[in-house]
Amino acid sequence: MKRVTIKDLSKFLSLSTSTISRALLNDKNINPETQKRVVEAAEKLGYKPNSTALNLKYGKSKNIGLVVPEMITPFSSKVLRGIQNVLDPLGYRVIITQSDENPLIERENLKLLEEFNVDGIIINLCHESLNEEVYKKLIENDIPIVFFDRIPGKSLQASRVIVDDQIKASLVVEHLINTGRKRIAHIMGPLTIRNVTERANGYKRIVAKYNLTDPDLIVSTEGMTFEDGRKAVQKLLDKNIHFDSIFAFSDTLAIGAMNYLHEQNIKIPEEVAIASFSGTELATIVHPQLTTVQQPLEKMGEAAAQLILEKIKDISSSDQTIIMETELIYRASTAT
Amino acid sequence: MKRVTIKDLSKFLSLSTSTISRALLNDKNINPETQKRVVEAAEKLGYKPNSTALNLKYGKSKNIGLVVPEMITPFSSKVLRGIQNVLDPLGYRVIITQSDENPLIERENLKLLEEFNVDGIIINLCHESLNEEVYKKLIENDIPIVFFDRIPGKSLQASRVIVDDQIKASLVVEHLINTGRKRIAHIMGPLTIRNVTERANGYKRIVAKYNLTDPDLIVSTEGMTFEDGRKAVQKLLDKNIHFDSIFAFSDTLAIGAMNYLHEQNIKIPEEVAIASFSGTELATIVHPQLTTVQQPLEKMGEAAAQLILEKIKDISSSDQTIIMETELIYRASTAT
DNA sequence: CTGAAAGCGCTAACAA
DNA sequence: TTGTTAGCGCTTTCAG
Repeated sequence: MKRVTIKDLSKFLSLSTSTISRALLNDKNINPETQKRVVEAAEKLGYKPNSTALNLKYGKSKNIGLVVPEMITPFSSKVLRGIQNVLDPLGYRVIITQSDENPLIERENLKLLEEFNVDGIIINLCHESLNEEVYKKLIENDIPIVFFDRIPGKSLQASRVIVDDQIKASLVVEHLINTGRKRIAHIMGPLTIRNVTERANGYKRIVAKYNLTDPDLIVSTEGMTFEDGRKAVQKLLDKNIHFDSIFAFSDTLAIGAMNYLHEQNIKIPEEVAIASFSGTELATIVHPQLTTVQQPLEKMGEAAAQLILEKIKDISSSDQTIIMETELIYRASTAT
Repeated sequence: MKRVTIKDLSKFLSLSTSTISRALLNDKNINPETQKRVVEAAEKLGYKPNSTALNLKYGKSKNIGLVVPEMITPFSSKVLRGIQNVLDPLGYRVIITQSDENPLIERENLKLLEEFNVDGIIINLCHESLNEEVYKKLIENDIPIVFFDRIPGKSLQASRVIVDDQIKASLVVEHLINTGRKRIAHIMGPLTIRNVTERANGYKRIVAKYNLTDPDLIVSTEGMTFEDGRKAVQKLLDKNIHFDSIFAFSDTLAIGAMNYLHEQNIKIPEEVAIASFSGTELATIVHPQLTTVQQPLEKMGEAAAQLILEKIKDISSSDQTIIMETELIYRASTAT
């Protein structure tokens, strides 16, 4: 069964294709009678507009690319949901690619998306600076690009969606202190990720304020996996560095750490309290449930989609940075 | 900066567009000299083929739709990875939609994908039968559709990718018995999902074989969330039904159950062993780690992609059902 | 109010 | 070996 086109309708009704088109588009220059006939015939024959033809006509692909570091945690899927909330009703398709935290794959993905003629790209970086020229070239080629969560350095001209990393990291650490913790370790991610520094700064500010600073308590990880979180606490333990609580950069790192603590029969939160940043479902499926900074992921996706739409409409519209509010959720992992 | 087209190249080199086209396509009827000039000019001016034009030309959208129940667990993203392994190099784009385990949303997604002119659809159902006519209509309209994991009833003519559900469910239960468990509970998902029955049958077969049958030990859940898993054990406990182990339909259900057991201070695996089916990373991030049947998710995605490609190439090619091998992974949750 | 024709970018007969 | 032309499905001037 071949697809029904406007031409088929035109033959069927002995009308020109332009009349059919006008009828279907609710053009004013059309006899209501004719319009009705066309619409009915379209319905009857099962006519569906061919979006490809339209895209060619208007020089758009109506594809938006999304690049994320991973989809193992629900983080990206939540953001995707937000993006689709905005973009689906407008007829945009979202093409998803995963970079696996690997800048080389990210680069490939970007290339792929460019070949796919996407009208814009929404991206969560896996490395702050390594592909900077690639982003620049994209922007030069008038392909709008919006960064969210893990963004590039300030020199890059583009819109961004982020959260109040530093402030909320401070609050988490302050919360740990308020519950009586004095030796607060920080598991930070790799330094090639921007927020890592932001959240670490929040941490440092507060421990300094309370005179609890100890550089030994900060462990940087190689990557962002559960395994990296494990290794981080293991390192602390192996080095015999005493700590009574942990603030981890992400849920993933925190959970990896928790698992190692469990295996060592270290009680959470009695012996070691633990808190993190992200706020995905993951925080609620471990035991004890994880205190974490909840990011409005779906809203972030919506905001990013909105920003990309603005850029698509007018490529020279000014860049915006949207900072979203997060919420600190207290759970059993830091209970007293 | 406007996109460079074949026309621009033709003007630039004073050649016809067809010559340009031929050069770019490595046609045999072309002077190597000319070819070289064209390729160089294309490079220099930054020519990129316009896929939309090609799609229109060939009557394809080169879009494949993917419909999954959720992306909270890594299940679907793993499958997606497999699909993309096959489809990306061929220039296909994958459009992802989530049905949230809601047949109505699934229906909307399908409608959306049809409007998007996808060349084919790969789908993991959220309800065995509710949207059957929709799938049928899609097939009638010559839109190839491949089902994986949760498939529809046999009456539907389409290719499928599944796993050896019943056999492996049996093995899990047998494993529990071998480790000395006698009161094995089964948390099954909603009966509207096909594999639920399959895995339950595997369970029933084995408990019957060992004379351990007790209908009270089977709990069906309303949905597939962590919460549903929680509620299931809670029900058993509230009813004072004694059990020393659990076989859960999925990792999600199992983890929900684990959490409730933890809260009730019931030791895993000492008091209650627990095993499940799925084999995502989720099984390894809880404590104790979960014994589970690992499905070759990436491979399943690849297989599904392959099947859809066959159908795209030849819509009348015969339907296939691929049954993939799974692997039972023993972990601490069922240790003795 | 309706029709004819051009054009979006590209390929593929058909001519030359 | 290269050029001319038609056409994929649709919208949109421009005529009528």
